[in-house]
Amino acid sequence: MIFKESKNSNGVNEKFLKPYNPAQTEDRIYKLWEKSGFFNPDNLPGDKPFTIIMPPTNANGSLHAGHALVMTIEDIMIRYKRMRGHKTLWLPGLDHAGIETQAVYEKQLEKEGRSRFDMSREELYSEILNFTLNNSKNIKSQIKSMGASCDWSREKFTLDEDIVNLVYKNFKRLSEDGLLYRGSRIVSWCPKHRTAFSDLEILDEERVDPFYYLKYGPFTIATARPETKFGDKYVVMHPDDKRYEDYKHGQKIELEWINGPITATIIKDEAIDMEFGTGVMTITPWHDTADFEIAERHGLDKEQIIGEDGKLLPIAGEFTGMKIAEARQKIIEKLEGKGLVEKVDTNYKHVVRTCYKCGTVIEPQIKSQWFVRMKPLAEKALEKINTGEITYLPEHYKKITIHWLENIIDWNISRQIVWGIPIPAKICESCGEGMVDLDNSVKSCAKCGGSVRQDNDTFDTWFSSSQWPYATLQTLREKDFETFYPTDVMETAGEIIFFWVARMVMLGLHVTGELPFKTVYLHGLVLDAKGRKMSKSKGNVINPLDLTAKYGTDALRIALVIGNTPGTSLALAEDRIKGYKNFANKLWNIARYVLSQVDKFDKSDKLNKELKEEFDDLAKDVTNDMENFRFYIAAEKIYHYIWHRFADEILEESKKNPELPSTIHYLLENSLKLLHPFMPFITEEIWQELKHLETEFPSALGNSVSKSEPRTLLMIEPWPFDKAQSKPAKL
RNA sequence: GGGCGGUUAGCUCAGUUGGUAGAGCGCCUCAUUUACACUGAGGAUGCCAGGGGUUCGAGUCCUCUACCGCCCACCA
Repeated sequence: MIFKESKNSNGVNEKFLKPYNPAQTEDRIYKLWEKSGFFNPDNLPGDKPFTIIMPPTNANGSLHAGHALVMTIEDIMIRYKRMRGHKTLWLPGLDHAGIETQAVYEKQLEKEGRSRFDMSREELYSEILNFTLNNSKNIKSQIKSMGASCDWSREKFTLDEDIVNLVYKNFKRLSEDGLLYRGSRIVSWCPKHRTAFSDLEILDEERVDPFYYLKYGPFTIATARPETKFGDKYVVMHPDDKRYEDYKHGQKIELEWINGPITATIIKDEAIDMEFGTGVMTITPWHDTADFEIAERHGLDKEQIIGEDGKLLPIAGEFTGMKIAEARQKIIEKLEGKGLVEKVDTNYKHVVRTCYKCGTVIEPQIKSQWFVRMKPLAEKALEKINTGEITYLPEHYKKITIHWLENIIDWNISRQIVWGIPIPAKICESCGEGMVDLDNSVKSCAKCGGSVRQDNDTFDTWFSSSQWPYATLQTLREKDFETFYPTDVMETAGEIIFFWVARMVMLGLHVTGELPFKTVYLHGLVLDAKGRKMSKSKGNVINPLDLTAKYGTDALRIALVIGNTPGTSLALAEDRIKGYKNFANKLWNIARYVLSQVDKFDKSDKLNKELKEEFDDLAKDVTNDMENFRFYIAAEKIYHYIWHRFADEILEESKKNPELPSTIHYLLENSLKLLHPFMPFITEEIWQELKHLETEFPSALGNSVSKSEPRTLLMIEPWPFDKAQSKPAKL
């Protein structure tokens, strides 16, 4: 009724007389899709599954440009495959994102003048949980606003009880398989966050610092870190160094040092570079990886000098409790007073390791942590990758992955933060032995019989997300794992190839015996219009939701895809999005024109053979691109056809040639289908109008309407070219 | 030190297996309410970083060089 009333004399809906208005369309259309139930594969016909597990979203902020790209690319694949008749599952998820979220929340606490170190574990955990769940509502509606056709009925959260239990089960399994150990080793410790990190979470930063040449008995040692030198009672040199051949390994010497006389032991070790500095160094095994290894080789004592809060311990005497920067200065002053500073090189360039979250200088510490033995896992993965069982897009990521796997080191999965999955283990209070304990049954140490305490650490967030493809499917409906695993495509940011993708491959392979996915599609960064990385400090962050409000979601989506090859970063210029907004409007007016021609449609539904064949060639070509993940070129071809062939030439020709109206109706319908994965909202909106048209003017449209199968949603219309049958789909 | 990329029109980038260069934006000229001015018609612009090689033919394959970028690595 409303429909009829809103028509003008040509039978065209009034809304087509105005420019396309995304704001009045998108929300309504999304609800229509959601209500239809076709996001859920259980409601789709066909039996060939196609699965993408969505990278679980960090719920600690707002949707950013990178998310927009993920949602767009994955939705394109899913919509395309759905139209091709696959039982498509796109599984959405939420990530607690351990340290990421805790760091965001700690910043908020800082603003409020609070600190996590004044809170109980329970308090902090429940506050962050609230924060996460609140944010997740926003993120979810923002994902929907991008048009994502994922199955919300299968949404999972990394802290869901069943997920946690499954992660626990596999933690135990790794232990049983000999792939897990608790080791007292040097870890990368951030004194600000007071947690250890994996090697991937550390950044190298080049700095210029003073380099001190200090008199150490008969030697001169060079160091940038005098504050660690209190415990240095070993002086190390290369066994072949002629300059020091009079000194023997194990020989003791007396010398005056920072806080008085000490006894030092000579150590000969080949790790020393004779060319560097003076060829002599003292070692601090507790706070330096290389020194730790030397100490291990010779069975030397290890003493802690710096506390977990980054302040000096009582071993430092009068400097106890000082922060490193302050202590460094004071120690040098004292040594100068004693005449022990030989010279200072003020222009010493070296690499400092910093925390990737806060930039604080990493203070290596010896800590007892859980490590996953990576070599055996990597070897299995390498076999599969080398035989080409995973396709990488772009291809060179395969080489990068292989190189990383070949040089892999063990993975520290313990984090000293509250926000995460608690590690189900007991620690012996006397010998430090760690024991996996899922059901709280370990009451005493298996090794020494000593009493045990709960491990207070949590898992590295990537330990659970690396299990995500099978963890989600194994905890959903009964047949989901069987039906949808291995998944088809893993699409995510190239940046997290090691953090996430490579680890998913290794764990998936080990736990399920199968690769978790067949194809890895890695996208690049979304940069600002000038090609710079977006960052809050530069103030050049583009909020995708501002863009969709201004130009429409479809315009942003296609702007993110055209010209965006896998792995390459994309400069997001507003002018381009504006151009695609114009395209949306163009399509809108094409529809308006075609709809106005309805009374000229030929009942016999005879199509112009050449134009139909031309379109079928395009459909074939586009299909080929879609199958090969060349969305950037498929989209461009459709764009070009619709605007510069269909509108500029064919529609103009149809004004002169009375035989063409039926053909333009056919071409519009099928163009909408090809464009739908890229610009779902406007194409569905026009489709809905065409559907009305058919019920209104069935005679004009001849036999193209089947009463038994009324058209409903473009989203589930068959794709115009069906490769399986090697011929274009029937009208 | 090791690894991986990039260098194509003013700008941002395409260019599938080798067949005498493409898109968008921008620019210039014209049209003026046409389904669409969120428009249409037409136009200009490239020693495809440089050298060498393979080939009937190279932006595309091989090799060297230059510059730019990214990742990995415990020189005190």
